[in-house]
Amino acid sequence: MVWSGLLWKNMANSSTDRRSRQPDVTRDKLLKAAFEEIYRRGFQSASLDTILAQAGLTKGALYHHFPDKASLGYAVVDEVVRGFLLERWGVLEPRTGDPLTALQRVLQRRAAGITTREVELGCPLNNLAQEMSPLDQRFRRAVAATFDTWTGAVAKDLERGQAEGLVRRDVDARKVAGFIVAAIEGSFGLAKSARSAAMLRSSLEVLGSFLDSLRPVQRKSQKAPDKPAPRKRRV
Amino acid sequence: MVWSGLLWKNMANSSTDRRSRQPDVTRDKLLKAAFEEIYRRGFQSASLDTILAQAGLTKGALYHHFPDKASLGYAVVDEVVRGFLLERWGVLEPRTGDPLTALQRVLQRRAAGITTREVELGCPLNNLAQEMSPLDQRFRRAVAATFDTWTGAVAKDLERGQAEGLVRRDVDARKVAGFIVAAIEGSFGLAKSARSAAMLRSSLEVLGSFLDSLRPVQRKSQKAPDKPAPRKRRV
DNA sequence: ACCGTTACAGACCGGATGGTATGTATAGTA
DNA sequence: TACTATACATACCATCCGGTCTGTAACGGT
Repeated sequence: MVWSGLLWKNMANSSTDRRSRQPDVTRDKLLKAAFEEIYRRGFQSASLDTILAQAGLTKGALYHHFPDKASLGYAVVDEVVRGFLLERWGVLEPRTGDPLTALQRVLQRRAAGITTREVELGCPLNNLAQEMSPLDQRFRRAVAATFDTWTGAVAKDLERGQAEGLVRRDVDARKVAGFIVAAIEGSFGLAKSARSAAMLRSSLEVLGSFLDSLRPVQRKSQKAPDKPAPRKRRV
Repeated sequence: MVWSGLLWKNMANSSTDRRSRQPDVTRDKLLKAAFEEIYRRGFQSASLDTILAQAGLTKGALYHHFPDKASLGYAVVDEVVRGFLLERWGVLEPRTGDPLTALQRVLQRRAAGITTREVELGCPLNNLAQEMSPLDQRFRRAVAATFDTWTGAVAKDLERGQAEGLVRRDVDARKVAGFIVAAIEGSFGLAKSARSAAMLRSSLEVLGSFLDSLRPVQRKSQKAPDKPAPRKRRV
């Protein structure tokens, strides 16, 4: 049986098929496998041989797509971890309505959907931040850029909330945004050390109550706002 | 010139003196050098040769005092990092008076005394927690035990504050204590990634204002407490 | 059909690393 | 003083790891 090249090009052939070559698919395999290994062992201890074995590829493929191990790591941050994180924390979602309530919903959603794997391995971005920041400037910048995107989005939300009277105006939105992200990452970090999903949930819960403290105070002799009064939640 | 063994035993001889042997001093040198190298590069990437070179010792000394690299790491956590951290965060200090104000003072003291090195390298305990928790159970337990000591002390403070009417009684002291420590570590982590002492200070500042929100609410028609009313601080 | 380029496979290499084996001087003890 | 255990120093080893080099089959253009 003879297959024309044109037909092959349009086929979504299986990964076990060695007869055709798809550079972008190969690259994706490398990135996925590298992310896994880095997530598990850290970047420095991540073994290229392990990555290649899991990807079903060899050194030739790796060093065709990336000049060295570090560049593979940068690509993992930019093309895998970044999207992973921003998606998971709702940064990419449309932002409307009460930002504090929206943030609390995201926290609750994440607290509810925590996996054992996530508790044990922590946040992949934070892992890389702590390991690589002092050792590699490009790594640090790539990681910090993602954190900036995240905190920037939260800050924007808070500022919008302030403009709409949903957030106290006497708070510095950017400082608070940085604190919120720091508290989230810290909560994951402590929970990872304790190997406790319960600790993670309780910390995120306290963070949620902190968000309530950012709501405007109810003035006595004043018209009630369109939003219901902030419920006092047990911290 | 002849020295008696007794005299030698009671002398604090200099580190350059090779004629006498002091096992505990040697062990301390190993621990100090190991802490430095681990703090800079992480445990897995810490080189024993580098540690020994900095300590002015050799493999023989190392493997006489420790069975393997991992055990050296455990000892560093238990005998160096733990004390370092508990001292730096005032866990070992006598605990009296208003716990929230005391905590805020510690935060301010740490925020004011931050060094460039600390911003770049972060918290040594948190570094080890993030790197080693998934890889080595003994490491994880040693680190988690120190975090527990810390959060436990904070929780005790908060509970005492609650008993004395200085802290709101509707908060879960242990959950809040965990959150506080998590927020501190997260703040150091984010600042390390951003390489920004300013970010660290602002995050700790927001944390300080969060502590204010834990103070009891002032009832209108009631006698004022002996402590001054909580000042509303700009978050 | 031919040919240059692309996309890998696979063998190989130098260096670094954790760990071991052995040697040796010192300290304690009888 | 003689002996034994301690406290190291030094040379050495096996392994792993990042990276290179070469070979080769598939693809695209002419």
